[in-house]
Amino acid sequence: MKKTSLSDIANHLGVSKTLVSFVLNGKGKEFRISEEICKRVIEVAKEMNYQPNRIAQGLRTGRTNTIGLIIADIANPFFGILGREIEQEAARFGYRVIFCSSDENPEKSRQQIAMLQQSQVDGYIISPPKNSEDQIRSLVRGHVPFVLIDRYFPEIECNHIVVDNFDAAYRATNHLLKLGRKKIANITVNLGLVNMIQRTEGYKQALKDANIPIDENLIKILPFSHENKDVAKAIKELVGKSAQNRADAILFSTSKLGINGIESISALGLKIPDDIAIVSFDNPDAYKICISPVTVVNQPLKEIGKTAVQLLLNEIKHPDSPPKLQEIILKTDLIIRKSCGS
Amino acid sequence: MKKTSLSDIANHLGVSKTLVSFVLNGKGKEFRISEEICKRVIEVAKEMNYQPNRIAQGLRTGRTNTIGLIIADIANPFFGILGREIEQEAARFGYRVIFCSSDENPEKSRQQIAMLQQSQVDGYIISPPKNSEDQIRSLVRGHVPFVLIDRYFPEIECNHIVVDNFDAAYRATNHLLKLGRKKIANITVNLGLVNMIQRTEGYKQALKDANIPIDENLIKILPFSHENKDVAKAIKELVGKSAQNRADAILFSTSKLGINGIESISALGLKIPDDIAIVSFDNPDAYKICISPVTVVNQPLKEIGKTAVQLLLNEIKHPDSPPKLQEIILKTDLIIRKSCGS
DNA sequence: TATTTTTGCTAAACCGATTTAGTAATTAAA
DNA sequence: TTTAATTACTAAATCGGTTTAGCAAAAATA
Repeated sequence: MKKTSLSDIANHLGVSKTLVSFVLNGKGKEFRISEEICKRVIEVAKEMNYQPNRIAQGLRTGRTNTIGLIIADIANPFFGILGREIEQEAARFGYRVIFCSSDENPEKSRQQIAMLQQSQVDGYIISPPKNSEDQIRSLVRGHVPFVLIDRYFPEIECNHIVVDNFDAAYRATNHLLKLGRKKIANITVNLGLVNMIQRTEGYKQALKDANIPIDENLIKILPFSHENKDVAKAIKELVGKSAQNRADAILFSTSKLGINGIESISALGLKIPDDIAIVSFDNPDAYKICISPVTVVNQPLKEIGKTAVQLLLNEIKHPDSPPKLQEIILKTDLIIRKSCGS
Repeated sequence: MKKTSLSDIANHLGVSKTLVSFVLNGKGKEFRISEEICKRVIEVAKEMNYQPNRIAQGLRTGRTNTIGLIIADIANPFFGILGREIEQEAARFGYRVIFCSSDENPEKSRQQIAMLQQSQVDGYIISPPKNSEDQIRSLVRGHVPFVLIDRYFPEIECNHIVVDNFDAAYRATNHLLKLGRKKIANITVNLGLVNMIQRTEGYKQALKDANIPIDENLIKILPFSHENKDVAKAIKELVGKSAQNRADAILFSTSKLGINGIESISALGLKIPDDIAIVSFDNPDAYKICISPVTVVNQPLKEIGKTAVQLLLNEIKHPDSPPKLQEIILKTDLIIRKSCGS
C-alpha cells in the first residue's frame, strides 16, 4: 500500500533511477535510452501506479508548479468567479492554486505572502489591500513573479490587469444623464484604492461634462467594513423624506453596496426606477431577478483571470527576460436592464 | 537577495544546522541547547529573515500542512462561502488549501485527486460528484485522511458532514401546506446524489403525511447541466396558461434553479406569492432583494466548513487511531420571507 | 581516583526526485 | 590495428530541511 517511488521502479527493473527519471520525463531519446527499456519503464510505472512526488521534484528543481492567489474574499461572487477562472486557466498549464482571502487586511495579506513564500510558490496573483504597498515592493525587489488584479498602486511599476474604472463610471453616469436624471448620487466605499477612487472620478467627470455641478452631499463614502445599516443611513440621507436635495439616481460602486441599497430603498417604500434609478458595478445574480432588474457595469472576469495567469506563467518561464512589464486595462460593458427607466 | 537557509544561519554562527533546526523548532530545551545559543540563533534567524522551506520540510517529514479541497464550483456562492470557512479554519491551524472545482465531473475529480496526491496533501475535503464512488473507495483503502461534505455515498463508510435534507424539505413543504397550498411542485436536478434525492423524498413525505396524493407531473427533475431555458420549460409546464393541473407552489432544490425559476415566473407575468408561492434551498443574496424576498432553507455553512476541517485535522493527527468514523448530520433552518404569502 | 552520568553539541543519513559527470562496451574512422 | 566516437547506461551530488546516533568535556558519583 506504500507509494511507489522512482527507486522502486528502478529496482524492479534492475536499472538506475537516473534512467527511470529520464524516461518518465520524456528525455529517453535525448539521453539515448534504448527503445526497449523505455517501453518497459513506462509499462512498469503504470503497473505500479507511480505518482511522482511533486514535493521532492520541487525541492530539487526549485519549481513547484503552484501559484498563490490572494484576493479579498472568495465568498464574494466577484472574486469567486475570478478565482474560478484563475484555477481553470492554471490547471490547463499544470499549475495548482492556493487560495487566500485577505479580507482587505494588509496584515493578513502579509502573513499570506510569507506563507506562500515558504510554500515555494512559483508566483503570485494578488488583489492587494490598502496599505500593502511595502509588500508589493518587496516582491518587486525579490524579482518574484507576480501580477496584480482588480487594483494596483500607480507609484509601483509592476504587472497589473484592471478595468478602466474611470471610463466605466463615466459611461454609467452618462447613461443616467441621458435618461434625464439630474441629481445623481454615488455610494462608494472607503477602500483607499485606485479602483474605487477612479469610479468616483469618472462619475464626477460625467457630471462636469454635462455642466452639472458636483454636490458633495450626493457622494457617500462608506467605511470599509460597512454594514447594512450604514447603507440604509446613506440611502435615507439621499432619498428619505427629510432629504433636502433628493437624489433621483444612484451609482453604486460595488454590488455589495447595491444589494444592501436596494433592500433599503424597498424598505422605504420607494420604487425603482420611478422614484429612483440605479446603476451598479458588478453583475451578481441578484440583479437579474430583483424588483427591477439592475443595469450594471459588467467586468470581463473571464478575461481578467485568464490574462493574469498567462502573464504570470510567462514571467515564471522567463525569469530573467527583459522586464517588460505589462499594464493591461480592459473595458467593461454596460448591461442595460430596467432599473434606470427608459 | 538569495533566500536564507538553515545552513546559512549555522555557518554564520559557527554551529551545526542540526542545532539551528532544533532551536527553531522549539526543541532547544529538549535537546539541552544552552540558553545563550538559543537566543543567538533566534536573533540571527530574524536578522537574516529566515523563512523555512516548507517543501524541504515536507519531503523529510512527510507532512505538507496542506489540504486539498474538491468542490463543484468555487464560483457558486454556496461553495464560495463553504470554501471561505474551510480556508479560514485551516489557516487557524497552519494549513493551506488547494482549491479544485470539479464541475460535478468525476473524471475531473479523479484527475484532481491524483494531482493533490502528487502534491502530498495531508488530507482531502471533498464534495464528491456522481460516479466517483471508486475514487472515494480508493481513498478509504489507502487510509488517506478525508472528509466528505454536502453529499456522501450511503454504501461507503467514511466521515461525512451533511445536512438533514429530508427533514429540511419536509419542513419547507409543510410550511407551504400550512399556508394553504395544495398543488406543490418540486423542481430539482438530476445529480444522482443522495442530497438531492432526499430533498425530493422529504417533499413527498410531507405531502403523504398531509394526505395529498403525489402527482409525478409536479416533480421536475432537470438534467445536471440545465440552462435557463430548461427551467423556463419546467415552469411553463407547471404554471403556464396551458398547464392542466396548475401548481400553486414550488419547492426549488437549489438556488440556481430558484433564481432561474423566478426569472421565468416573472417573464410569464405571474406574481409571487399571489399566483405562485416559492421556497428554495440555499440562501443567496439574490433572494433577499428579489420581487418578493424568498423563503429559504438555510444551511449552516459555517459549521459545515469548520467541522470538516476539525474532523480532517483530527484524522491527520491521529493516523492510526481506531477508525471511529463520524457521520455528522446538521439541521437547517427555514428563513421565512414573503414568497409564500401568509 | 576511577567510573558513570550529564551536558552541549555535531556528523551523517534520509526524504524522492533531478542533474552532472563519467564509464564500459561497441562501432567507426584512421 | 590503434584511436576516436558513439551508445547505453550509472554513481553520486544536490535541493533544504529533520532526525538518529554518537562524541568530547564537564560534573557527579562511587
